Amino acid sequence: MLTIFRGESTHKMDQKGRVSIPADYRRIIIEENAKVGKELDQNTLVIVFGDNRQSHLECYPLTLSREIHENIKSKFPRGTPKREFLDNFFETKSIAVQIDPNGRMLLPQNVRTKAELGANVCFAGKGESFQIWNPEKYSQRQKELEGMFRDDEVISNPLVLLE
Amino acid sequence: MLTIFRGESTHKMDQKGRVSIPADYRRIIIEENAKVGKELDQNTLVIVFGDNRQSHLECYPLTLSREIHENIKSKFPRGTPKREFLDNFFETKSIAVQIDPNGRMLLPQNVRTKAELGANVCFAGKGESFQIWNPEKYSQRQKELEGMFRDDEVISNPLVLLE
DNA sequence: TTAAATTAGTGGTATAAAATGGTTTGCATT
DNA sequence: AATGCAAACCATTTTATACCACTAATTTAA
Repeated sequence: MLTIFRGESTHKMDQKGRVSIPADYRRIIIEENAKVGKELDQNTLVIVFGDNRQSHLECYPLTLSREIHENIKSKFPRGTPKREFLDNFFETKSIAVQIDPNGRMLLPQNVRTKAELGANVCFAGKGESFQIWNPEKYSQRQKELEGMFRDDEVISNPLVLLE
Repeated sequence: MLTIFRGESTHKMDQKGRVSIPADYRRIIIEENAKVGKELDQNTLVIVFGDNRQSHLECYPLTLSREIHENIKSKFPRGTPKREFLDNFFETKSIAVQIDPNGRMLLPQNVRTKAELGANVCFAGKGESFQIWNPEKYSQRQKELEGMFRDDEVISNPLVLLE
């Protein structure tokens, strides 16, 4: 099975911070988690809200979050600046949340505030992870992305970038 | 399993020095301690307050505190300067505290004074350990961390640091 | 190709757990 | 006996989780 997060969609978030996770994302998360976790962790996903350079949430299954964690531990000794920076970004500025029986997750207040989320949120599949955005911020970001590589060359099809 | 301390939160500390430990941290501590300790030690955590170069508390389950201890013993013979320094930092300047039935711990006066803790304290998950901060000091530190690696290169996503 | 069944998304309420404040008890030390 | 502190106990508020219900869309089966 291709465990690739795809597509974009908009969901409601209620006043308590509950949001439905797109059903196909849920399936991927659970399938990925089965590779690594215990029974208890099957419904877990990790959300990195990061620092002020990012205005969206980055969401991972446990496999990828663990890969990042192991990477940090093995490459940067405790106490070094990069280690502290990365631990802070990926661990302090993150949370683990559960998928509830209805397929929703609960975003805590501080995370909602940080990502400026209101009644509607956008999901965007990014292959091995997916993102959650404030709708306006998401449109802005899309415009930025569309503007990229315009000047380098005339791109009629982005596949040329793969050459 | 997800024995990774994540996230940041603020808790109240009362006049006696009692602080609730975030529930997910408690679960991790107890699970980790089960790997090594006796029944009696299950609710124990180690708090390193260190010397005056650090203004926060570093908190470990018994597994990590033991790992650090073994490391010091095996690498540095008794009587050497490094051994004395490390013993002092990690053992003299530390305490072991218990998690009470309500999920709180009691921070002794000298530790509170050392870390400049008042009515509110910040918790910050750091993967294999977590930290406790005076809120103002914590904000300062966050600013420092966010400023790091800005100049090295344009980092839109800290994941590039893992390359 | 229509009717029934399932799944996805959403809203509300009830329950359990977490955080915290206060009081009391026990045990040392003076 | 009086003091200081830590441990245990109890109560309240807040927050997270579980549970149930409804609608719309999609799939399955007759």
